Amino acid sequence: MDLATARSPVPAKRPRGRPRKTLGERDDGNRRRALIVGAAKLFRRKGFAATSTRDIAAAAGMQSGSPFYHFKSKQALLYAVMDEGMRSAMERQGQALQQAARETLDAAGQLRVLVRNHFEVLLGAGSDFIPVMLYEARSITPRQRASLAALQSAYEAPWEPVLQALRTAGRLKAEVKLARLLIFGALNWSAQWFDNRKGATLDELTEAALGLFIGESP
Amino acid sequence: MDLATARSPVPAKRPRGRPRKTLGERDDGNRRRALIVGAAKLFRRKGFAATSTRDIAAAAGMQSGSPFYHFKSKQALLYAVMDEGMRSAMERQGQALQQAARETLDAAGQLRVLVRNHFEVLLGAGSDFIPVMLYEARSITPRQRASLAALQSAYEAPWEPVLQALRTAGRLKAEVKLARLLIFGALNWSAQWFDNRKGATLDELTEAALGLFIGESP
DNA sequence: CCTACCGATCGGTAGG
DNA sequence: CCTACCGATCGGTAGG
Repeated sequence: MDLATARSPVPAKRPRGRPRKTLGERDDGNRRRALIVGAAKLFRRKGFAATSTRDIAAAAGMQSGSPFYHFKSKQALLYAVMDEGMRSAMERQGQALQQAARETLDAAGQLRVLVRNHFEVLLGAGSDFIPVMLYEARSITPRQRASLAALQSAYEAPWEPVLQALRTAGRLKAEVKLARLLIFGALNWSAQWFDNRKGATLDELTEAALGLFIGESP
Repeated sequence: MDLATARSPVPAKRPRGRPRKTLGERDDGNRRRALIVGAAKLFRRKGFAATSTRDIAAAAGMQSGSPFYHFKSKQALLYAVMDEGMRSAMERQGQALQQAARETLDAAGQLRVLVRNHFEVLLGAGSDFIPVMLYEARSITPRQRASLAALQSAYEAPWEPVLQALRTAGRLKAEVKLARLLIFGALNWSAQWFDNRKGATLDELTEAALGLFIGESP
């Protein structure tokens, strides 16, 4: 019989660790979320391999072993960042497309919406998730990579008919498949050089891209 | 007086370590070069932080401490890879431009030469150097980064008048500065998805890019 | 260039 | 979630 049992007449079932806030507001989710957000920022700035789990713990105000209470490995944390990033990007894109549908835009207008939203996802405030997903893909397992590839396909799916329509209309002067790869390259690379504090705005960037790809001027 | 001195009547001056090949052919340069080539391959596949100096030593057939005979640090080795990559790319580009000058191409033809050469540098056989330079920039010091930025500026310089001419001629429908950034993005990103063993050839890629950027068909 | 080694750091775990 | 810890690995060095 140990001390705890001896002192307490209450049967058992007392939760371990720090007590939970009794009224909803699950602190649990907040802590897990803090790890994901902190990890995303660090992974983006220093890269996955150069970021220690101790760095991540500190960013979330935890001790060095604590991230492993929420994630079974450093890699699982990376995957969580990427997965959340992709789901959030798809959510945003879905809403942008719904808005566009109400305005019955032509193909060029639809491409503008897609490009603008992609820049937002990539370069907007607090968006480290997608850059991490784009630049740290080699650090996850093939299985994880396959899962994310499925999400990416779903994300890119709405672009296909738009590019196809522009190609048919003679506005896009390159094979659709290669054009899509080159276009995403042009957009994704902006995460390397874009600086929020100086230079062009996202609107200007969008217009430059539309001009470059399909000769569309605002 | 130690054993070596006691045994040898020869004054001193005997070189340490493995004897050099007496007739030119400095083995030295070969070993150093083997380290650079092996490091480039590993840095590209696994990333700088995830590559150990032991991996690199093994790739060059050396023991774990030996890379530090040739380079003072792992970071110095990374910088050597990047620096050599940039110089080689500039050399290639210079020759491509000389060839183009003999043919008196128009601006579109000059852009084709530049794009084609860039794909070659990026995706051609044994070209790990430039991808490493593009994707591992955060792992070098600010001073090293500044040196490489100067080389990059020199590399990009010949593109400027070509793009400017196309802009003036109404072939390029985006501001030159942003267009350049977007174009390099489209090209550079190909290092992420291009597969030599399947899909398009570098020629097809070049034509797709020319079509996309300035509506030029072969 | 090899041998032998060092101090530091890292991902992860047991137990509470 | 913290405390205390472990085994492995890593960049780098002294001396030859």
